[in-house]
Amino acid sequence: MDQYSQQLDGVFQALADPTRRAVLARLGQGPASISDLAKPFDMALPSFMKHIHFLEGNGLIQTRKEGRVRTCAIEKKQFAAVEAWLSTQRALWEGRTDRLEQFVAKAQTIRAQTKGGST
Amino acid sequence: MDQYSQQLDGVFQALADPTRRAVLARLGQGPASISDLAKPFDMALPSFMKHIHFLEGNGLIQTRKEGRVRTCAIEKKQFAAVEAWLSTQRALWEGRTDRLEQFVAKAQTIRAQTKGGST
DNA sequence: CGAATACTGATCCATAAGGCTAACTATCAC
DNA sequence: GTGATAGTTAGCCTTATGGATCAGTATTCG
Repeated sequence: MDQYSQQLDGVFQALADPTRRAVLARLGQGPASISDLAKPFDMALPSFMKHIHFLEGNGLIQTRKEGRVRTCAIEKKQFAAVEAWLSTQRALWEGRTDRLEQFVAKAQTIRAQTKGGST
Repeated sequence: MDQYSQQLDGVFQALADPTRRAVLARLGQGPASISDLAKPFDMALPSFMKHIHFLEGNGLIQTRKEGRVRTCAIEKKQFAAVEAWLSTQRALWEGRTDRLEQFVAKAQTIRAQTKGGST
């Protein structure tokens, strides 16, 4: 499953923006509406919405609309992907390269080449 | 220190590319030369070098040149920044919002607005 | 010295990212 | 039903990214 790599692409890129990290930090304390979330940022709403979409598209948050208000909540599962990657990395340089972890490392190398490839 | 946020920007972005993650995975198993690292990738060397520069520029790897060979090695310190961010995030949604952690969360929100601001 | 090796530098190019404005749709509150 | 509120859609613009090529420099080998 090559999706794992693309999933990481998305998650890491989502985290590579301060606005998005701030949103996650805020949502970590509980759900909030779009305009509520947007308030602290000096940014037009549509611009801000792009960040929300990006976060949702990459599974970092969930949203649902009730009436005219869309409420956002953090989605913790994707964070696990980051931790998993970190663990694998740690395992590598800590010499704990048991069969499984070595396989993952190799798979990552191979996948990276394959990426621009087909379909 | 607003640098923390920019540091995270860089680190996360470095990790948001499969080529770069694969390089890190490989370097996790020990140092290697540029052309050695580049071999698995179907990519021109100068293109590959950009990834190396990016990784080095963001502190994920270190390099030194001996003769005509540049050797790359992983630089573990930056990974700690990722783990720190993850912990803070975890702390937030786990309700363990002691004063320090809440401060960090708030600071992140504020910093995000400030970012495009001055200079 | 001359040739091969191992990068490096300088462009160039197409696409994606992140921001904006303007206009539009759907609630909700009178 | 009018008006405010809360999002949304649809462009447009500028810069950053990830790739390529082509030529250049510095070592090392014979």
